[in-house]
Formats: sequence, structure tokens, C-alpha cells
Amino acid sequence: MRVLNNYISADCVIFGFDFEQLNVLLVDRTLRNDETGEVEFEDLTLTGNHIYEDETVDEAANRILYDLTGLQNIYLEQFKTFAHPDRLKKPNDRKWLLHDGRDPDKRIVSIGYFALLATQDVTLEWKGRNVKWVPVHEIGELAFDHNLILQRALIELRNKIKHEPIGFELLPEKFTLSQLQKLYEIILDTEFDKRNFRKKVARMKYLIPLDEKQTGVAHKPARLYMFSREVYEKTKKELFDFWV
Amino acid sequence: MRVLNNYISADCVIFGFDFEQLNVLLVDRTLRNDETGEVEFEDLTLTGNHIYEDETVDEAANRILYDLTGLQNIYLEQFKTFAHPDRLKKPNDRKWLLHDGRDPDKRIVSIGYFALLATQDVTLEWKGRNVKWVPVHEIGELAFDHNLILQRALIELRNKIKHEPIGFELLPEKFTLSQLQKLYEIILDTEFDKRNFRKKVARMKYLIPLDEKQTGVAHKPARLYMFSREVYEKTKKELFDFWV
DNA sequence: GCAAAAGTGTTCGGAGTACACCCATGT
DNA sequence: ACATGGGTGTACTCCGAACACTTTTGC
Repeated sequence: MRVLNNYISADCVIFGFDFEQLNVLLVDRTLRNDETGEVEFEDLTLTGNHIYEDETVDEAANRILYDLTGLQNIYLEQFKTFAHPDRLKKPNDRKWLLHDGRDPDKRIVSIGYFALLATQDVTLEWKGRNVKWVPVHEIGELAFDHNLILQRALIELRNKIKHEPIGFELLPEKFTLSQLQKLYEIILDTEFDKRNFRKKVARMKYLIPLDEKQTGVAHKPARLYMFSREVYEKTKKELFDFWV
Repeated sequence: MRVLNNYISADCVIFGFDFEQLNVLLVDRTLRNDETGEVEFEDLTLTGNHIYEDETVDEAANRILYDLTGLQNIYLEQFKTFAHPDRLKKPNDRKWLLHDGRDPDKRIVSIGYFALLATQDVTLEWKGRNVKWVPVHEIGELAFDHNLILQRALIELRNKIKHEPIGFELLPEKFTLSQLQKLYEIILDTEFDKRNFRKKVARMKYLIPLDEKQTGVAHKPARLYMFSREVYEKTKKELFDFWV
């Protein structure tokens, strides 16, 4: 029997790249007065949820992701746990917890995950609450300690993407080299020279050129590429790095 | 008022380098029968402890470290949280928890930290329980899920030490280049050419040569060096990496 | 034909790699 | 004097950085 464990939760920072910006999936949090129905406040949160008693935290994080996006086998990584005694103590957070039937004085441990996907792989639809993509640079004050969680997730993403081939998780299966370059430029907040970038990725054997081109673009269509994890695992020694 | 929070704990993988081996500080766990006093079993655990209600997890991890080593301001990093429902379910673990007055069916979230220090900076002495350094390659089966925690800590350490200047935390304040080289060789399980290694570190401005030499060694005494975090922060752009 | 992004090569300096011998100290 | 680890230089290759023009498509 599945019973909620009410002192652990998993929070997911879901990153999505749309070839223009790095976005985060945020959920609307609106507190309405029970009697009058008036909106007391409205803001945004990361996606998170409780964990069932017989469930691992990884399973819970995947469940959250699946509920929101309908996708499975998404790249998901635990990056840090948040358990500061005051993390849910802002006035609005206390109100929200009380309204939700939870004790706002009880410490809740939140295990932080980040997920990577291409925004176009997702069709947003969710029962009841609004969900939307927000570019990371346009995110204001979030509920709970979610600004802190997001900030740490970004640091982890930036560190990891320099040394491990996780950038591909933010692109569709087939992508162009310019899209790949833009992805790294946006996440690492830098610019690369196109020729040097291409010379560099040409050395990565696990980046497979396809006999296929872009269609429907008003310029010379670009060749499409795929990432081969299989080849990557075999040639790992040839290091992966995107230093700035 | 400090009250124990009985469902969160912090576990510390305390790494210590002695110029020969990478060691981990382990604590003896002996369960004695309450009536006969007979030893029911004896094994080893990582160092861990509960968290007080008004304490952050970082504070708890530092407290654990201080209790064991008497040292403060030690490098300490949260690296992963362990919360698998079955993580404390081995027969000996259940016995131990019961004997300790805890409910072995309750899930305990353990937040994993690793600490880095030079073994010679520590004098081991602890009230009641035996504590000892064990080389990582000689560690057998540990209590709870501590082999898993150790394994993950090692992976994190190996990854991080390639890109960030944390190796110095495992050495005394003043060290020789050969000691530094040996440290990286042992942790990354590789070998470096002495001349090439020295050329590489010569480029790192934050590695300060001192006008001071080793004494009491039966060979040409080596020059001592210090790591300057101040210089490092200023010259961060010049990258730090120890790829294998 | 024009706008828009794709695609391509060369030069230079600096870093990685491979490799062997003399030096300063304690015993 | 000898054992022990400290300390140094050169040649070659490969990578990173800087830099400008032609090509292919849709409209």
C-alpha cells in the first residue's frame, strides 16, 4: 500500500531548450480564500511532489516528470538536497502549507533533481494547474526556496555540461551543429568561433553525421547529426570538454 | 531547545591522505547482547549522526567532523542523498537500530558529505568508539549502505579533483611537488611524467613556491609549496585540469 | 536577386608527450 | 661511497585561437 511520506519531497528543475533560450518548467501556485474564493496570492514554483513510502526518490522524480510531460526515460539527475530549517518559513509558504493540511513548522527535506529535455518534445497539459516554460533569465521570485534550488541546479548544469555529453539531452534526436553550438553558448554564456567549434566536434566520433538535411528553412539547409551514446562509451578516453 | 530530528542524518566520508594511500576514517560498530554482554557482531561504519531540529545539515556534518577530529574549517561537501527504502534493512542493521531504540521500518534519509584532510593533521581520539584510518582499497563490507555511499563519494572526488583545486585539501599547508603528484596519481589511478607534471603546475600561479625546504630526509631536500586560494580566485580563468 | 544561415582552411603560439641524466642530502 | 628521491631541457605533435569568403535554399 502506498502511503505518503510527508517529510521528504523531490523537487525537479526541468530545463528545456528551444534553440533560443534555456527555459525552466514552472507551475502556478494560487492560494484562494476558502470562504470568499478571493485570490490571496499567486506565484510560481518548481515542480515537486511527495514521495510514497515504498518508492525510491529517483522513482518519485521520474513520476513527477511523467505526470507533467508524459515523457519517460528523460535525463534526470539528483544534484543537491535542501533541508535548511527555515526553507519553508516565508509567510506565503506557511499559509500555503497550512491550507494544504501540512504543518509549516515541520522540517521538509527536499531532494533536488534536474531534468533535461528539448521543449519541442513536450506538449504541456496538466490537470488543474498551469504549467509553463519560462526563460531562466526572466524568472522572478519563486515560491519556497526555489530560487536557491534553481540557482544550484544551474551551477551543476554548467559544470557538468563542460565535461560530460549531457548537452544532447536538451536537443531533439537529430540536430544541426549550429543548434549544438548555440546551446553551449547560451548555457555557458560565451561565444565560440564557428570554424573552431566544428573542428572540435569533428574530433568527437560519437557525434554521427546523418545523410539528412534540414527542410523548410529559408537558407542553405544544414546537415543533421545524432549523438551516439554507444560510441561515446567506447571512446570515452577521448575527452569531452567545453571549457570557456 | 535542541531536539533530535530522527529521520534525517548526515553521513561523512572522511578522506585522508598520508602521502602513500587514500584513507577513509571508519568507526567500529559492535553490538553486544544486553544480558550476556556477548558480541553479536562487529563491523565498521562511516561516520554519521543525527541532525538537531534547529541545525542545518551542513552544521551537523561539521559537528560530526569536529567531534571526531577536533578540527574545524575542513573541506566538506554535500554530494548525494541516500533514501532508498531498503537502505537499512540488512539483518544486522535492523538489530542495531532496534538496540538503539529506533524503528528499523522507518525510512531514514541520509545526506552524504565528503571531507578532505591530511591524515597527519588529525590526532584520533574518541570517547568510547574506535576510530581508524583504512586505505580505500582495503575496505571490506561496511554497515548499512555505506559501501554504496563510499563508492559514490569516490566517484565525486575523482570527478571534482580533475577540475577544481581540492587536492590541496588533502595535503598539509606546505607540501612538495612530488607529494602533490603522488596524490593525483593515487586518486586518479594513473601515472604522470615528473617533468611534464612540473611544467604543468609551474603554469598555475596559485601554487606558490616557498623559500623553504624539506628537512630530515635522506636525499636532496625538496622545495615546499603552498596553495593560494586568493590567487586562484583571481586567475580562475586559467583552467585547472588533471585529465587522465 | 536578395536575405539568411551553412560550410570551409590557414597560420601561429602554446600545451601535451616522450624521454635521461646530474644534484643534494643522510647514513 | 652509496642510496634516495629532487630537479631539469628538448623535439615533436596536436590543439586552441584568430580570421573571411562562397554556397544553398526560400521568398
